[in-house]
Amino acid sequence: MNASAEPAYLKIKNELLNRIRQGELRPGDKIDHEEVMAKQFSCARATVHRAIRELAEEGFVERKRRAGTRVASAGTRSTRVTIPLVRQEIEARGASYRFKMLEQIKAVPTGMASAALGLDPKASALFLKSIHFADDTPFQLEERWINLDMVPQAADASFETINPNEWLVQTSPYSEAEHFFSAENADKEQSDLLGLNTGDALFVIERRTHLNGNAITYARLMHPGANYRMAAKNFSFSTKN
Amino acid sequence: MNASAEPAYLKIKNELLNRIRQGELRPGDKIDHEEVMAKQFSCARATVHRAIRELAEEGFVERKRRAGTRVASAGTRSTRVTIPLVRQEIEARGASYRFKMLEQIKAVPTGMASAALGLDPKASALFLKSIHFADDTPFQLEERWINLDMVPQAADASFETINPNEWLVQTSPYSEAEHFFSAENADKEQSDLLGLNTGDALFVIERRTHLNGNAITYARLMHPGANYRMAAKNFSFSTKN
DNA sequence: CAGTGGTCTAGACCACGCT
DNA sequence: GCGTGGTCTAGACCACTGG
Repeated sequence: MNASAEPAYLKIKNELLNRIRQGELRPGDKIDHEEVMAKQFSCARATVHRAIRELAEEGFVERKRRAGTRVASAGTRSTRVTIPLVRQEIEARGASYRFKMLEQIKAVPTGMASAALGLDPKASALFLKSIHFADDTPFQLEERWINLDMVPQAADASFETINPNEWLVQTSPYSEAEHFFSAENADKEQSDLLGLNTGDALFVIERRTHLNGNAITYARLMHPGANYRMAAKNFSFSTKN
Repeated sequence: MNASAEPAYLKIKNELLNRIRQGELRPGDKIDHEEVMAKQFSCARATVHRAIRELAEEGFVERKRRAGTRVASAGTRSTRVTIPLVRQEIEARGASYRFKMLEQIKAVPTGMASAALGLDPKASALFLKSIHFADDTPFQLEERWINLDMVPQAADASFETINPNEWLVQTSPYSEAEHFFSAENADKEQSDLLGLNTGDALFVIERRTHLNGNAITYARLMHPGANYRMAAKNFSFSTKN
């Protein structure tokens, strides 16, 4: 808690954050240039730069070359979420992990999956359905499409001992990932597999990965809503990290 | 797409990312020290530092002083999500925003709210219930507790023209925010207010903010699952930002 | 075209925490 | 203790873009 223990770039960051929060700096206001602030805080421009860059990454300010830095429209908070591997998540709860493949076929994707993969409408891909257990209680139902153009080895892969996600992580690099979170009501099949009642809320994570613009995989990870909660902590200031 | 246009720190980052993804560097492996890598890449240590720092922030590697930098256990992806203000979210959809206060009373919090606020079990707080509309269609049901010890002005505030969240953002700074995402089935009251059927899936965002260890507010933001989807994009490499 | 942010260098000192 | 990462400086050049 020693004041001098706090790095200079955090002091600057917090100082600006306070001014923004207390309304001294309002959305749309321009803040001082890096060079000016460096003089104000008696430090190097690089130090100021880091402070403001982090504020920009966190959505508090918007930067444009030549135009300067402005306070972003209020209230847009961004936070970091971690999407863990099922196995790790289950083992972290002190349960034993087990999974079971339910389906593994080549098929032509339809609807959401088709759109997500962005393949030729007639092209087929690998479809995998599996369920993940925590101590023999269903924890996650996984439906996954894999683009065989990008990952041809998947066609002959066996998912006896390693689950599709972990196999994919080890096999195929990706350049871009998208995640979507949503809530749905379980249909008959989903609820049967997850040991729920039809209509029970599901917490759904969708993941889509690409490599250089080509889809690698699209997955839907469905969890019983009753025992799933995704957490995100965000220290806005006065802390490291 | 010009290769030379890519900053050096990103080249280093992507190079390491590729090695990790292709299994050349496996979880637990130690990677070269900053100084060594600076020589390998013929650049300053600060440049290497930035590359590795970002990898650490994104969860790909773990750093410890003296012990060095190691590849994190595979697959732990972290991504940034933005939690927008309701009003902005609704207006971004091209709809007009309107909200209505349903309840505004001083009461003793119970259950989750009590735990979240961490107040004296007998202490009362301000409870607010409101609903937010997109073009007269219910979009979000909000239940919020405000700690009056920290924000005494809330007791006399009127939420006729400004909604509780926006009022709070303008009024009270905070140092720490936590968010939780989950899926629940709507009960009778919730479904009536949101224009749904009982049992329909809700996408719930819980937000808790603190200032120096003292709770400011705890809010539950409930959305009809059928038309709510929270998105997170994450460019792992080969892109800026 | 000129001002702003974005990146980079070649040093330096310090704090932490393995060994 | 000592090696590692964490931070910082005082410069520099460049890229973008708004005026």
